[in-house]
Amino acid sequence: MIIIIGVVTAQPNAARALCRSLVAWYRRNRRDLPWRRGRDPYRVWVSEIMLQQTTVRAVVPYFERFVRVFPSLQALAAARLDDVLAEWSGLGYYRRARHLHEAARLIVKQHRGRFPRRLEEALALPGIGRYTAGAILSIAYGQPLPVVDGNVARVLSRLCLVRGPRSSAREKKLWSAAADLVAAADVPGDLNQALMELGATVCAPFGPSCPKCPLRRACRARAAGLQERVPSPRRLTRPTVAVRADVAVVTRAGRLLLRRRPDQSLMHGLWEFPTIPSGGVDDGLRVELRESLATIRHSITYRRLELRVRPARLLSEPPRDRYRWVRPGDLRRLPASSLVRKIMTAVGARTDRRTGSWTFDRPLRLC
DNA sequence: GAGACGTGGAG
DNA sequence: TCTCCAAGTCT
Repeated sequence: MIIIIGVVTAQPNAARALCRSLVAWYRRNRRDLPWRRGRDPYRVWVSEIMLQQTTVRAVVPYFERFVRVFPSLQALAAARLDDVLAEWSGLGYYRRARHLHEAARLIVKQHRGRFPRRLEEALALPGIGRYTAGAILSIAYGQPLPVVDGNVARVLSRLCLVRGPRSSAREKKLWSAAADLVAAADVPGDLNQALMELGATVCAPFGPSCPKCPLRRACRARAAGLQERVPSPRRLTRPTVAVRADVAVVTRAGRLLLRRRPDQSLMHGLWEFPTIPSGGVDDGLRVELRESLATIRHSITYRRLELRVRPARLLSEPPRDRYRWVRPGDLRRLPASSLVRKIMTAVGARTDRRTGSWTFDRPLRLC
């Protein structure tokens, strides 16, 4: 039994032993993920940004496509923002893609195209906070910097029995514990990944598999029988709001009419099918009405967004700066939210899983 | 420090 | 159906 005091341990040898068993477990049990092949800082960086608040399962295909289209930091910096957003389409939190692109250009300008090694320089880049900086610098460069994400927070809360609701004091303890551990590791990047992997696969939020855990003998929560109750659940999320929107699918010569979302709106700059107010005109999509759009607000899941897709015809030509006609096959080259994919599916289009390109089995004749 | 920011899957 | 979440950052 290792005595855990305060943060991790007052005994450096015990901390080293803990690290060794954890990393050994990691090397035996880690999942084979595309960003774990090699330590290219660029690939580590892209993966860390994509994985923010996003499941591994969702990220894998996006990561593979993204690094195929933008194989290097230089390629990313040279790309147009719209092309970067297009590869991000459907992943959500599009600000991440904007930040990633902006940071790539800054790195080319200020760091000769190499991801910076100094913590302060990494933190100065847009989209990179304390967690992401620590992850990249430890995994790619082997620096002994701590990381605390949702997984690590859960593991350390249990290991060190850090109780209570989210607070700055609790955060401080967790970061301190993570720092103690990574300082005792032979390979900091592996230790950090081991903590995350453990949280993702063994030290689960509900029903942790304690018998499989390499830290089970040191875990204070388990010793106290509190592993199910630590950490305390986060506060209730905001209730969702049901929104109804009618979507106009306008076609001409086999092309679809898309509209670019305005600045300062959710998902600004992304392309979508025009929406029209529920109960709006039935005789076609009037250009005069296009400003009166249903707003898709955050915390509304699309399951609760009732979509009524209907054919519409244009009574006048829409302005070119914000509308365009797109061939279904070219849709994937435009930045669009997941809503576009849902609507395409609703009108009978199919997507090639690998290329992301859309086709219609039958000619598209909606109006 | 609370709230904004997307999405799809699990239970 | 509904709630909660999954490798956070920025304001």
